Amino acid sequence: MIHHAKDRPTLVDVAREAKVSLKTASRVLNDEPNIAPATAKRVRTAMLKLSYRPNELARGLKGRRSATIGMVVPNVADPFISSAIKAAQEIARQRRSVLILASSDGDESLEREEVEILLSRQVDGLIIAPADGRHCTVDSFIAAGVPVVAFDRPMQNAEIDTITVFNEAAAREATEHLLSHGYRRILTIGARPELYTCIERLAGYASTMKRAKLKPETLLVARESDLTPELIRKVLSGKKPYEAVLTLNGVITMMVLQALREIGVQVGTDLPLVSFDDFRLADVLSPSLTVVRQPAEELGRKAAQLLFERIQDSKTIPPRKLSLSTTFLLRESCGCARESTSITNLE
Amino acid sequence: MIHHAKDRPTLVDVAREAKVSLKTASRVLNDEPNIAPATAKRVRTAMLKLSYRPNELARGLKGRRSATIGMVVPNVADPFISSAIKAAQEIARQRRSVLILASSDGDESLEREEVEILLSRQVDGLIIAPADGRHCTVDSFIAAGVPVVAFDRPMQNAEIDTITVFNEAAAREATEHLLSHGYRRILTIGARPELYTCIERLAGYASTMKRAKLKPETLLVARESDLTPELIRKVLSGKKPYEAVLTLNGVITMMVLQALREIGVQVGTDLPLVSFDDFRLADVLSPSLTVVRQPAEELGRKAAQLLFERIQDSKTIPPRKLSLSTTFLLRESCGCARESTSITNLE
DNA sequence: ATGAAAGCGCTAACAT
DNA sequence: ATGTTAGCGCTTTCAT
Repeated sequence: MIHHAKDRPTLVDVAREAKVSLKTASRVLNDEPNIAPATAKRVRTAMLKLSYRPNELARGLKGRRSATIGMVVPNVADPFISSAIKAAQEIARQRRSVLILASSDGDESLEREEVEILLSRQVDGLIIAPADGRHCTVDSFIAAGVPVVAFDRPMQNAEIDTITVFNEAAAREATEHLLSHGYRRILTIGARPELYTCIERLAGYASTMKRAKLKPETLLVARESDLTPELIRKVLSGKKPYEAVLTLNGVITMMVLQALREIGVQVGTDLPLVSFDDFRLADVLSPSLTVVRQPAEELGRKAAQLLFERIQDSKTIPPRKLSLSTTFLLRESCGCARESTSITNLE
Repeated sequence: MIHHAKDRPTLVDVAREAKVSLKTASRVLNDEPNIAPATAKRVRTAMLKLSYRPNELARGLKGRRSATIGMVVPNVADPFISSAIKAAQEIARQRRSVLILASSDGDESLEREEVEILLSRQVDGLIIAPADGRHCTVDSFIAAGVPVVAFDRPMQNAEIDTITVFNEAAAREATEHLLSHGYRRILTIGARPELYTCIERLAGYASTMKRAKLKPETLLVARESDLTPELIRKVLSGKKPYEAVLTLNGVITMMVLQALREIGVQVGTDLPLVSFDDFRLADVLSPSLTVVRQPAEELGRKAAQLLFERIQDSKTIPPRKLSLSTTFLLRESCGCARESTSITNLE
């Protein structure tokens, strides 16, 4: 089954139509110098007339660049991720490249596979949000000298550009705010404690608590799905009740909110809460949710920008580690009265 | 700046290593028949030894298939869309293809551009969620004989596979439910009335109202952003107050919810509401939101499946028009008491 | 300023 | 069962 109509005009057809050589046509196509304006015009006219479209596969084959970048993420449908994808795609477009999207589904071996596939597609570069991050899954890219940028989480043992948010500072800020309300027994709920983001956020929380001479208390589960309503009920109904909760990501927030409703605990009044990750309905909830917003789009944009810089200028620059600030969206669930304010952490 | 290390082994290297001809190596690579098991094994060993990876660009160039599909959507970050992308990507992976993701940003001319770019990448097929849908933007694909499937909205004047949801039935079901509560003055709020989805949903609402001998009443704006709190306040504070509201998409729901809160109208009690599109926090809101859920993932999966069928078997099948059922998620905002139930419309 | 010829890495006839 | 010979559509030496 041949789909690509064989009759699509090639550069040879254009050259013939314009009565020039193949190379001249190629020169015009690539805006190379040293071409007579009149000739260039003839070629362009021919291109238009034949409605010529260069075959990018053929261009890529010749070695230079495929004008393609790859992006591997754990979950395409995650709002944080999809916002980043959107931004990265826009940058790619500006740079006249296309974006091949792949999903690791949070699985490291799948991630490895996708990475290999992308490499065999000759992508010019790769943006990766590591499924795990404790092992390097991009050795083949590094070996091939194709740029990679890690995004949201760093990748161990890889000398690559990395862009994250200030997770620790964000957790510190959230914790400090909760402390400023006078809460002492603050519980932090997290999942997948091996993950970089979890570790960092936990560290920000714990150090802040210790500085206030308070005991950090955490509920950590292996996977988000382990966070059953029963478990939450059990933990929250200990003898000394917690005075506030900090949830370490959006999925957890969802599950906690769900569980709290089931057991009849009113968020904000009965139990103040601050969440990592913003939601579309977060400020329509009652109480509205005080959250740490991550700059998803900017993260994606920046990742793509770093990548393209690296693609143009491979060796010269040493690996860069960038972090972006989160935004603390002060709403009601932390115990504050309704009146929207937002504070950006400045680290 | 050459990135693709020129020293990546090629099939020629593999052939040499295995002491066979290029073609034999190619045969093994493609699992073609008529090859001695011993030879095949030698070749595979050589591949492993050299850690050979086929160059997909070169394979694609030769004409057959690029093992690439394209997907053009209005907004990558839209939860409905990103869920569909996720599913489509998974199917592509199963079919050993990759997914190039492009965004039209809701703009028809940008959509045309992206479509052209994809064609020049020799994609084997295209999934498109038309930005507008009133004009065909995929003529070049049709001319080239490359399969296209329209997704979420049909594309005018294009004889292509199309997959949508039962918009009209969904709106009818929502309206009927509102009527069953005894509400008579039901306002429907929509945007971009030229869009297929809006037209269909409006039709479902209007016909249901008429069948009940009631007057359909609508607030329709050109773009979602025109839906200011002032406008909503003005419309809702007419002399004869509305008894319920139906919002025609998620963005509108957000804006209405926001506006309602600003003007102090309590959703559900003061003003019952049913929304198109589900939200992550919809059932944690109080009242929780009764919504029409669209099967986003299934839509994406089905679109990809249709596309791959078409890729394998281009001409034989006539264009197919598929629709999937929505799910009416009965929660509280319609005026129902809390007790989760869900009903699927069966059309 | 323009052109001829040689591939990029692979698959596809057509041998043998 | 295996090999030889041509290209795919483009870019790139190296001429002129």
